[in-house]
Amino acid sequence: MDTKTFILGLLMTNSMTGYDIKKTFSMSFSFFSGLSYGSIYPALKKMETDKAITMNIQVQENAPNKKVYTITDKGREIFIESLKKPVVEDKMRSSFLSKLFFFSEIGQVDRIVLAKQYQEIIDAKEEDLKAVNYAARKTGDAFQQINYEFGLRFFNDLSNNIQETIKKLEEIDNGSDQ
Amino acid sequence: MDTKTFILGLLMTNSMTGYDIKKTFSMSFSFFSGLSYGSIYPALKKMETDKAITMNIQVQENAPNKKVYTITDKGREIFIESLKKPVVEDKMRSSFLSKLFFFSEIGQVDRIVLAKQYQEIIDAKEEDLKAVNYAARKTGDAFQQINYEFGLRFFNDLSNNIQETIKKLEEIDNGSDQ
DNA sequence: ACCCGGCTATATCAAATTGATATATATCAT
DNA sequence: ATGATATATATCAATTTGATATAGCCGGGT
Repeated sequence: MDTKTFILGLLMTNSMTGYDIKKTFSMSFSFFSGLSYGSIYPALKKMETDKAITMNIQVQENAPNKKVYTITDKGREIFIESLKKPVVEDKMRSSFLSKLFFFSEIGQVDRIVLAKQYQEIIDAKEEDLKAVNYAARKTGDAFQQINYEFGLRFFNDLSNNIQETIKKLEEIDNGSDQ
Repeated sequence: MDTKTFILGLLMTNSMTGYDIKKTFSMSFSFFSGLSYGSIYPALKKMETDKAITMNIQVQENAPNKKVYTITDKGREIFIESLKKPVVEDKMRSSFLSKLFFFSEIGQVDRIVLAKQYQEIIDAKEEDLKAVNYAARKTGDAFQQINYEFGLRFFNDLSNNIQETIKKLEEIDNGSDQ
């Protein structure tokens, strides 16, 4: 799913600013997607030109003015069409797995340090996910709940997987060190 | 791990062409990383200028000439330093999970179709991984074996996770359809 | 014998994306 | 009063993707 479709999805239920969209991404979606301002603002501009969304400025006294974006009927149609398009492969880029592939090049101590760093990162992300869901559960969307439960199992499995990997790394003798 | 480090890692054990590197990525690493020609060739050029690698042309009669890249001592140092740098968060972009989040917007039939598409994609990737490992097992690198076993568990867990999700999707009544 | 698709091998390019940075104000804790 | 964090916009160099171009080889089907 591309940037524009994702943003339209968010606007289906609430009008939002670019800032709101970024915040939503860093919180709820960080485990399966991610967007930065450099892609959000251009996408909003493009979609406004294409009449998929409209913008109105909300003047604020003690903060910068907001540009609130609202989805149009045309935008809703585009979103539904995009949502029905076939699922494509996940794209994933794992710093740890890339390193693991070349672990014969470093010593055992460094290997264990890196593996434990990865475990900490994963455990922290799992906690983040739980915290966000606890705050957002009141929306009561059944599919977002299923999505959350998918995420929980995902991180739980991943954590076990790393533990298993660390065990294997500890078993390997310190023979080929430099 | 960035593009250049990854390429250096591959060159640690074998001299390779850009084409070889791309092939290795689409096969062995596709599940946790990925590179395209548009990033491989510029990276090779840059690293040659920086004396991290050297290039020599291998003339071929019945195929285009090869540009074979070999890592230098400086390149090896750079690689080891990069490898020891801290692990950073995985970046992942899941088409299916993004869609799932908005499943209230489409009917049950479409939802199940998309979920089953995802399951097929994951199962196919698992088979690919098994096939590649079967072909590559002879290198005998213990850490690449651990990496492979991580991948196997990863896909197995993911497949179960999707099955569980499909079950939940089937249980949800067709109430909110359009 | 002939054609088509796929493989080997290079390379480039528009478009998208990242990650950093800039600007400006407010609030809150130390 | 200083520094950190939050609100809110936006841009930019550098990187990356995904597609396309070029060009000859090989193997399978008809």
